[in-house]
Amino acid sequence: MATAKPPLTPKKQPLQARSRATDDALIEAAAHILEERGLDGFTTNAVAERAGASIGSLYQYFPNKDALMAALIALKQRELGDTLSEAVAASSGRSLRHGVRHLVRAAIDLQRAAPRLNAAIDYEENRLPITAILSRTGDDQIAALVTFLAEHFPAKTKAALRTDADVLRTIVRAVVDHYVDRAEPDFRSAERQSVKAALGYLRHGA
Amino acid sequence: MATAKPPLTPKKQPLQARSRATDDALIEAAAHILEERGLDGFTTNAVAERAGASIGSLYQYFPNKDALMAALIALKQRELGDTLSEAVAASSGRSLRHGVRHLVRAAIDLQRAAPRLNAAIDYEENRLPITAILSRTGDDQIAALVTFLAEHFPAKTKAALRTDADVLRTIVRAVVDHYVDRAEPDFRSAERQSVKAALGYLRHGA
DNA sequence: AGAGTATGTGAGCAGACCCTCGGGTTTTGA
DNA sequence: TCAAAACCCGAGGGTCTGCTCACATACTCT
Repeated sequence: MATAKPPLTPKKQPLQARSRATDDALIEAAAHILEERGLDGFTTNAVAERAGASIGSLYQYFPNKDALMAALIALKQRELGDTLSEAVAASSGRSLRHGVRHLVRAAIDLQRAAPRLNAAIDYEENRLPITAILSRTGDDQIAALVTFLAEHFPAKTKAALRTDADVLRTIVRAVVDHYVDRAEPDFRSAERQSVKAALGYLRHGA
Repeated sequence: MATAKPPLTPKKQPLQARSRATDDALIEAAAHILEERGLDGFTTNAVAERAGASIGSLYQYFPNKDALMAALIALKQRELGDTLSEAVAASSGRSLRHGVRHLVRAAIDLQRAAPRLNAAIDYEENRLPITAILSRTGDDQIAALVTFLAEHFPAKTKAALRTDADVLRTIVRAVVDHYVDRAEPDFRSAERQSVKAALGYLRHGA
């Protein structure tokens, strides 16, 4: 019988300023190690060293390695949500094509910045029991896109918009990743194909 | 200086019938373990045991663990190419929508059959230095889709068709995975959204 | 039949990893 | 100022994993 594993939530809330710094440094280091060495090189000792902390400190904030991974995923998902919200806000009053291009560029920038980290997160998201976290941050991302779409498709119901947003997010993510990972000389084709795919989906069946 | 790692190609070609059986059983076991336990539980000892072979036998056919993974990926990519070719052949003379739906259903079936295996392959494809294998099998898959698209877009150049096929493959894969992984009660929404996305892309900008 | 080759075996080694634990250092607050 | 609380440290225990190697068995061919 497997003894119940500790939860994936942080073990201790940082109270003093220095401990919050340690906590942040650990998560930042985790992201860095994953980008640099992939899931294989992602060891707790490597993360602690990179963070300038000891392995003991790491385990004061995270009950186990998966909890660290979960915290990193939650952070990155929140950041993605914020990025989308900004892009949507900046596109208010502009054309659908303009907004989509703006969103696509944001996605390309994120993927260029950390392709291996994103790939690792994609895999780990499905392995870890963090559906609660994901549905919350995922909802934020979808909400941002719904705001964007509502401006251009005022006749659609909220539910229809949510579905569209969900598929839009999936399509853009996939096409962007596919073209950016190929390390093409420039990223114009990534942008062009992503925009084409997104607009095709949104305008079709309208 | 990292000592040169052995290549990812098989170590020994099976000559007798029994050895070919062992080889097949090992790759089949690898797929089974990955689907059942994910990348974490994918150990060489587990694979050998599941295959009914000894760990020593495994290392007679594969120089290391990555080579086994590479062989599995190559097999699954070939199978995907074959599946696509069949779907394309079966859709000859029918409408674009009909063909796309056929392709989407094939993709859904594959993802339903082994979602965790596919996720693991997605990650490992990028980690292993197997671009040669992938570009070959990838070309086969694209070629099948180009055949399909050429029938419906006779005016397009070969290069344009290849791009379309590439993006089509990416879109369908992503949307299918996204909806199938959610384990919706049925898979009608997966089919509907995938078809919509694919047709939207193909018809837009024509 | 029997020598030579191909294939199969599994105990166990070397190394890596997660995580604990006993103890030290810094900060807080009265 | 000084005790309590918060925080930090890192050697190493226990466990697991990839892989080797010395040997056994099955097959082939003359």
